[in-house]
Amino acid sequence: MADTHLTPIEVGLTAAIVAVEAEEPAVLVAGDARAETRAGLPFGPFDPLSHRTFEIGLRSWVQAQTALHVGYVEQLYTFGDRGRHARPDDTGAHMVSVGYLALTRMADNAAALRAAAARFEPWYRFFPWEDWRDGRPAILDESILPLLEQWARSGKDDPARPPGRGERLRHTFGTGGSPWDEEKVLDRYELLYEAGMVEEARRDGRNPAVAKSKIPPLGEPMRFDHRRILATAIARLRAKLKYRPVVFELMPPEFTLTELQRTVEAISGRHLHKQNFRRLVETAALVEPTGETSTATGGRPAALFRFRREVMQERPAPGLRLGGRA
Amino acid sequence: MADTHLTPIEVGLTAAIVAVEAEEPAVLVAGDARAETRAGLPFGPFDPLSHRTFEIGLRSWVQAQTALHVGYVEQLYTFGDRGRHARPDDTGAHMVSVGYLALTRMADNAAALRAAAARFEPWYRFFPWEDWRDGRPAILDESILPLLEQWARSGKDDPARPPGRGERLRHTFGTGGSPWDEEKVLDRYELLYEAGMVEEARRDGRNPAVAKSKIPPLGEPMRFDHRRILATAIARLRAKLKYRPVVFELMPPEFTLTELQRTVEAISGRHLHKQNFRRLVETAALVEPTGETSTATGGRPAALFRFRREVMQERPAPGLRLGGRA
DNA sequence: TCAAAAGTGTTATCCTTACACCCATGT
DNA sequence: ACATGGGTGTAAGGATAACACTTTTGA
Repeated sequence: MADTHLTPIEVGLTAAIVAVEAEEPAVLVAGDARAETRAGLPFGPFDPLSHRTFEIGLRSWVQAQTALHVGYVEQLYTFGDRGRHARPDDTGAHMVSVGYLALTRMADNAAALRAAAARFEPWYRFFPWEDWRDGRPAILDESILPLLEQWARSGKDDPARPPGRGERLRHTFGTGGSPWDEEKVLDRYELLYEAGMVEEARRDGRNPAVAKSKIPPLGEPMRFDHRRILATAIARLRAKLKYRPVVFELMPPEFTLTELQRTVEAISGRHLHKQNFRRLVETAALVEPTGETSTATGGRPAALFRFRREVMQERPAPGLRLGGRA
Repeated sequence: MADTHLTPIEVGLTAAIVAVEAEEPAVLVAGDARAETRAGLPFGPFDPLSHRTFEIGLRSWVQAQTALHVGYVEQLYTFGDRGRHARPDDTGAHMVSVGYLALTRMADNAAALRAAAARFEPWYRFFPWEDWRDGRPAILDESILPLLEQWARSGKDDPARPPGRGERLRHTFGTGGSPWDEEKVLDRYELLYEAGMVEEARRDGRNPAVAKSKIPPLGEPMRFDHRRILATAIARLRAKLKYRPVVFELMPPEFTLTELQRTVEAISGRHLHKQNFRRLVETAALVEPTGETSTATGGRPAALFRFRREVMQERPAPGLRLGGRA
């Protein structure tokens, strides 16, 4: 219970830097688009000698490497798994990675990115089953669920499964009458990982329940466990949206209510009811009209709004509590 | 953006191991009761060579050192701050600590603890202002708020304060008409730390706005940043209670509804409305009657209940959504 | 018979959801 | 004039919050 000797380990900070542009949420990935290498999240070492806290360290290397201006930053989770970063026979250096979510505005930094070997990639490339804006994604019924149901059945006679694969499937993917919960992004990814159905799992030496050749690629894979970190980031952002005014970190200073709604929809991956959304924003007094209108949308000109920073000081939890289906 | 060399750091796992007994939530602390040393949370090194994941590592040293059986385990936050663990002039080894919340039943392990140099300590000793079960704690109006208001005023003319000290005070401590939010345990502790009003802050070299001699001890201090980790644990547990059936990890297999209510009240630190609490538990179908009754309470015998494990598989988010004042 | 705790029934209110119609502009 | 998106009012239903009284035991 005391000051035992501790094993030295390397600590890296891995960031999911998110922006929304043209109704597409995107995440900054390192590496050339054309290279055959897997996409990976940007990461940097944490050096306690130069930086007092993780967050300062993170901001520092993000700034240095990408010239990006990030606003909101939040710690997600710390991953220490072996076997997620490396093959079973690997005995190399051990690494702990602290995952972070950071929000930015793409327009701010279009130029900055050209220098760095980094680009914004729509996040639904990595999680196609998470985008329900145009209805239920086809990949669910065509590939994912049939395979997962097979996996659930194949574990049927193993008595050592605690909660039951079928039940987990119901909750995470909303089968059997359960509702789809857009916040369970991480749970869904982890289930796919456990079932050996994402490339990362097979790379880590996990065997799927069905023949590998029968498994189509389920979203683009990423390096190391970066897709897991991204899943954590999306889940956290989707949840946070509902009780903190974080969307505005992703919006330009002035915007129409429809633009705001589209951004929220882009993040949460589902449709929102227009009237209810507007009332929500209005009664929460999250925004105020600038007096200007925008004619850029083609139709009746839309009133422009800006975020009311004061709400942060007025109400305890100002967010967009998008209800059942808002 | 790539495989830069990483600085080696030591990684420790620090656990807030919580149990509730006799309507008092308590946390396991290391060190002798009589010793003059500050209480500290148990912690152990993370050795990636022996343990594949943090959680496995944590369970392993907790088991080895305390013979305690912990059920639920959850990662809280990873702290990398220098200056929170050490004095400004310290240049020793750098440590990152991953904080964990673990739940256990005290009765399970009364004996186990005698061997280990550890004991359960009521958590409200460290946070007396968090216990509202007998009404608003006197320490708030007698000590904390007058001092904090002075601190807020003293920063008035400093234009470089982003959200305004007065506003933060309102939200965290519910002054000026704002409601008290029992989940903001960490925010309150951090505010006290920033104001230099807890011993840990002064130990770290932070100067309070008022004369040190005028500040009474505000709760018992802990070693390092362990009180901050405990605040994180309490906050997380209070929040989780509302959407996951975690209370039952702290209850004996059979219990009366009043015992369940008292446990929830002990954790959330406030009173609950009896009828509404009962209806909540009932309509959520979280428990089922065993058929037995307990006459131990002195009065009409109470029916005994047990947790219905099945709910975990039936409903997506089974918790005790204790509303405004339930 | 009295104290002490268990247990129940009902109503007012608010918040959430759903629905359908009118308005201002560019082409 | 018409297509396109912007903008509003209202009613039904469910969940929440507040209320006070009866029941069963031990002393």
